Order: sequence, then structure tokens, then C-alpha cells
Amino acid sequence: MDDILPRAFYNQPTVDVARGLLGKLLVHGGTAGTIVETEAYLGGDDLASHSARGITPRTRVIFGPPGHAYVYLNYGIHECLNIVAEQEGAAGCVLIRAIEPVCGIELMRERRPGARKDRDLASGPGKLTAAMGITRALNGADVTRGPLTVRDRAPGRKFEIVTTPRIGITKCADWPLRYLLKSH
DNA sequence: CAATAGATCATCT
DNA sequence: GATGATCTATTGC
Repeated sequence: MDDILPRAFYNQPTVDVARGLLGKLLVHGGTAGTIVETEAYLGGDDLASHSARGITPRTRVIFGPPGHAYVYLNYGIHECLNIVAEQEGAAGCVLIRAIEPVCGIELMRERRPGARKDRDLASGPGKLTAAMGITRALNGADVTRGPLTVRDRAPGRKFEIVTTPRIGITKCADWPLRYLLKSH
């Protein structure tokens, strides 16, 4: 299928990429899910972003070319999936906060023994990576070509997007950079 | 049902 | 040695 989003899609302002990713299909490891919640992390003045302090061995991916995955481990137990936006040399990435399982739900249940209900399978940054089998091995992977891809599920259809302050962070938490589908 | 504490490790100072 | 873009289990009404 050639409905994989082209690299040009990611080569634009982080905020536009974050909104554009909503309603898209995230595919990996025999599972797939609709992206229903994202969060934008800028560079420079955005102190909440890992890239705020400049390039480090960990954050170099964020400054690299767009359309790549940035996966990191936080709190020692959970991994979070980001997709790099902006052109090469500029910092900017989109955190995928939640998806709605579409394919491979049985597989997700296996990978998440603790989840009682289907809606909890991937309703959080750490949960969706666990459910879809995403690990740091995918850090730097090309999202337009590789084991991890993002596709356009319903071309032409418009979704109603809600904007709210970011959550789960200790700095700049009130910046309105969190986006989610209204249906949620 | 709401609030709180604990788990656990890569990365940076 | 401190910190963190989280999740889950447990406790208390």
C-alpha cells in the first residue's frame, strides 16, 4: 500500500504535524491503531522538551531529518514513541500519547497482561509502546520506510480536533500543544 | 471513586 | 547522584 505518509508531511512545523497525525494509522509488529492523541514538543524555548538543552547523544535524532522515530525510556520502565518533525537541523517532535487498537488486538492483550479492558490497551504513551511492541531498537527508524509506519486511513475525511494544555510534565505544562480527537 | 506511593534505569550534571 | 514527556496497585472514604 502506498498510503504511507510521505516525508514531506513531516517536513513542516511541529504543531501542524501533531494535528495532522490525528486519525492516522500507526502500524508496527503485527498490530495497528488509530492515533487519537498527540502532543507537540518544540525546541528552543520549550523547556519541557528533551531537546531544550541542545543536542546530546540521546536527542540528536530530534535534530535530524523528519520522518524518523524517537523512542526513549523514561521512569526506568516505560518507553515513549515520538516522531521527528521539522527540517534537519531544527528540533521538533510529536509524542504519540494514545491510539485506538484496530488490528492485532489479540497480540496486544498478550503483550499487556495487566490490561483488563480493551480501551486500556494503548491509552497512554507507555501503554501503546508496550501493546505494539515498540522498543528503543526502533530509535532513529525511518517511519516512511521500515517496520514502523504511519498511514493515511481515511483520506479526505475530517476529524474534529480538540486542543488542551499538555499533561504529565513539570515545565511549560500549560502550553496548549496537546491534541486529541473529540470523539474520545 | 479519588488520592497516593512505588517501581526502576538511561541520561545528564 | 538526581531526575523524569508514566503506569499500576493499594489504600482510604
